[in-house]
Amino acid sequence: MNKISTRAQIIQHADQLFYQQGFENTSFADIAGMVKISRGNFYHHFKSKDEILKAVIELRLANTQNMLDEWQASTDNPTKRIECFIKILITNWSKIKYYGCPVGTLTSELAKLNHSLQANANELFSLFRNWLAAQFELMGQVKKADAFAMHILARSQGVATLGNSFRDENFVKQEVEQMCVWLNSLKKQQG
Amino acid sequence: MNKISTRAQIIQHADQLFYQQGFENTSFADIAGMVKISRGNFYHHFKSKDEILKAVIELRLANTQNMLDEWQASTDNPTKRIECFIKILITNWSKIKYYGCPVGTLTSELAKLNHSLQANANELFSLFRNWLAAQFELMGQVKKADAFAMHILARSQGVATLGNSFRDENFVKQEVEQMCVWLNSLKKQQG
DNA sequence: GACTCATTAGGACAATTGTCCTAATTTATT
DNA sequence: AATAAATTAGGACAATTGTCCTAATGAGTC
Repeated sequence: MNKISTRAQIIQHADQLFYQQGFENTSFADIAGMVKISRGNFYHHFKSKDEILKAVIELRLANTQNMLDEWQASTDNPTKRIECFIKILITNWSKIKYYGCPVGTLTSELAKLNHSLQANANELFSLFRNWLAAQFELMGQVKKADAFAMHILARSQGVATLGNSFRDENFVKQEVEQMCVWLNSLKKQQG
Repeated sequence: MNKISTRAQIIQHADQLFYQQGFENTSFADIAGMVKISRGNFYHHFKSKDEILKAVIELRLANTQNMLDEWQASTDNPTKRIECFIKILITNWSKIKYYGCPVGTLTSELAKLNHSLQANANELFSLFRNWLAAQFELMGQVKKADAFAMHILARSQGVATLGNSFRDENFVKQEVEQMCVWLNSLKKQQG
């Protein structure tokens, strides 16, 4: 049987809804409506809404890790790998346009809620951060690797937020281009 | 009498609460508790929660404009003016650390709510954008003025988001320093 | 076919939400 | 002091929230 388990379906749809509507603004009723189960059935799979969020974050962590692994396998060139990261702004533009960055908007929301799972959500950022830093190290930028990783992460984040607000694809493309220029200028600097 | 009107108090406290807890997550009860009035009293001053949000955005627009005017008056040097903007990340760090950027987090939240006041909130970004562009023009960067304005806006935004997530003041300071370096390199380029 | 366990539906529950109404009180005007 | 207007408190209202309980249904095993 290829049927996806109810639990997996809940997580999947919650993931989507948390991204599109925000965590606090998504109710059990919303998720139940998507999965097409009764509201009472939830508590057989999850003890609380926070547990669903926890599972959603874990799903995102796994999906992110998979994406990073794919980029890792796609080429031996660390510069090209980092370009893969930068270009998700364009790849995922149709969603970012309306809902922003899934990582940044979640961590920001949880910060305001002072939610107990803030640290879990931040792990999503750390995953990118550490992977990017590893690539910069491979580029020979050992000392500045982490600072460069944070730099690229921050710029991408800002472009996602502004892109979302102004819904301006050209702006996103320009900034992506500039980030790639900056990245490649590093390569030349150190031969 | 120096007593602030109830209406003004509501707006003031709502402004603060919307920033610290988010708009959706702030209830009438929360605001009423701060202003110390009964919940029923609200509807004499505002017809709905959205009207409060509208007033809060207007307050923020006015406050932002005042800040820009002060920067404008503080020096004739457009580069130094832009530095004032960049450095609010440090000036307001104690708040950004916990609640992020008041503009970016609001526009992101309203985008997810698909709220009717999205455009009003975006005006806050536009205020900065246009002011920054005007400064870049004064620096002689007429053609790239708007793109540079968006660039600085985006980088600041990203630094605020990442700074908020990782609560890392040194990272913020470094990025601010780099933005200033970038800014001053522009000046030299064109004499 | 009988039995066990997992899954599900449906609804109860108290708390909270934004909204609205009415009556009391304060303030201002004459 | 008398009157009108602005402001306030308190609570009603239906709807929705996350949580939890119980009974029915399902599937799989012996």
